[in-house]
Amino acid sequence: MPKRVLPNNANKDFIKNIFLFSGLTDAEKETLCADGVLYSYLKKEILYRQTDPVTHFYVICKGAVHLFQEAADGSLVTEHLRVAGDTINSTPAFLPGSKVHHVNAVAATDSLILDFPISWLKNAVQNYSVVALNLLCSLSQRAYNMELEARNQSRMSSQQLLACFLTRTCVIEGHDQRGFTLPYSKSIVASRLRMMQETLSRTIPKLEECGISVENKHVKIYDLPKLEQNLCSHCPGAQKCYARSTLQKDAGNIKELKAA
Amino acid sequence: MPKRVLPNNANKDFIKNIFLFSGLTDAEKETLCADGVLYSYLKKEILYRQTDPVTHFYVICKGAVHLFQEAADGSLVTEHLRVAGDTINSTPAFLPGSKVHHVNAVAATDSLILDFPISWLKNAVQNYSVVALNLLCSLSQRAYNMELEARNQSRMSSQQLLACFLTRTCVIEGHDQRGFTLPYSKSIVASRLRMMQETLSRTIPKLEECGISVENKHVKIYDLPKLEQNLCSHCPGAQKCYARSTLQKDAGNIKELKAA
DNA sequence: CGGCGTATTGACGCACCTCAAGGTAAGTGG
DNA sequence: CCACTTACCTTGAGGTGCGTCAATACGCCG
Repeated sequence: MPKRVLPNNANKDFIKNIFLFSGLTDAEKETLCADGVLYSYLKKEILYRQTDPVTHFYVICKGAVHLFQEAADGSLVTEHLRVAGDTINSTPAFLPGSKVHHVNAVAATDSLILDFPISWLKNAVQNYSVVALNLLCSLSQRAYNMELEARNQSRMSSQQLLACFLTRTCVIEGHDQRGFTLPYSKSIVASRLRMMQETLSRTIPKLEECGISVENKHVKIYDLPKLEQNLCSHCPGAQKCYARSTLQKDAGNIKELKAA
Repeated sequence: MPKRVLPNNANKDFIKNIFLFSGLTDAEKETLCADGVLYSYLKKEILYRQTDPVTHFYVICKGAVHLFQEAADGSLVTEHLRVAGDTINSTPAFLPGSKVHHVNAVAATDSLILDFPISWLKNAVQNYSVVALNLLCSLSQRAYNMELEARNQSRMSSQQLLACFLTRTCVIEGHDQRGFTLPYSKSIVASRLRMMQETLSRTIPKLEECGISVENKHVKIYDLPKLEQNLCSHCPGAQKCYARSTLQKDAGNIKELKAA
């Protein structure tokens, strides 16, 4: 079971920096957080299960959460990998009708998560228009990323998908590109990228062409020019140019790496 | 150029029934709509182009709009097909930074579209918390559909994708399942389903197995039990069950067809 | 050590993409 | 009304990336 974490100076900063609250005064933040409880989840601990009723809204302060569907035969399909700063259950909160989880949520790494009752979110949105705008902003961002992802999914090779995933992970989670440890198992990565584990295994050696090396869970991004170039090639025929255009965002990530 | 349509009794109903406004009084709706202008777009008329700055927020009252990316080599990739009731540009309105369209928007059929200045939306959300909730609801719905779509995309065969698309189109656009005319060109459909036109052509005859016939643009959904059965099979191996679970929504559409 | 979950490797097949060549429908100008 | 153009769609032959199935190897813990 997750352990409740008492507020202290160290974790108070998490609350102050939650994007949803940006633009509020510290006093307002504290009022809003009165209904929130901070929990520490160990890796593999369950937030909720598929078909459970939706009861909470979560803000990930540290760590990562794996959202996935489980089929009758036991096969798993990743829906999202949410990381620090992301929210969970912001969308079901606003949908009409029976609110039941359609995915499982499990801590992918040891995590610090702020839990609110699900009704809290709707109230916060109604009472603070800044919160409404912030939430709309993060949902818009998420929608944009999903569109990009959908395009990449259908136009890019497994190499490119993996290369993009690794560079994005490196940027988002603030790792050092010269060498960092991937916090997820390879099966999660494969599922996240909608490819088979076997395909992922076979893809990893090919990443050397892109200037990325992966050994066990240790990732090195050692040749950015090569990476940049390979992300935009390897697309057969007419799709080449298309893929390039969708890669603008990923190119942005590469730039971030360069700047660092 | 789109023609401005003057408010009259016929199109006043469109404004009253906009989902974004549900929960408001008629007077409030009219106040909000003061900044809106109703336009009639002919098929193929352009709402905006890729890389244009974002200037307007749109509500589709009638018809459909095709959102697509155009690559340097001229190849097109569909991002969305929005239909009556949908909004356009609700997400860019809340994103920070330079606001530039990353897709083209073109009327896919003759359409009636309500245009607002882009700043209008943010104001409406700030001034009316009901509008904020409504918008969050429709964005949540859209996010849910995109997740579903992403799953289907990677797990379903082209037959299933096409069958799902046709049944959904039939339901969403309120056609008669016994026979209706698809309002889109086949190239749009193919692009929407992220498959090649050739693949779509070859897939159409196979739809007879699912109880659907397509000739030119005329679609008949004539065997619902067969359809239901075929949507859940044809998935190789372990993915079978997975696909079934994602098909709940489509199964819902089939039920709607049955009820009609 | 043995058991278990995770990861790799190989052989094989198929669905879909690619390239290329008609074919059909709709609009245009004489 | 008929030639002509253009856009859209269909059909064929061939290639390939990735899924499938199955066997093996690795790392971890009791």
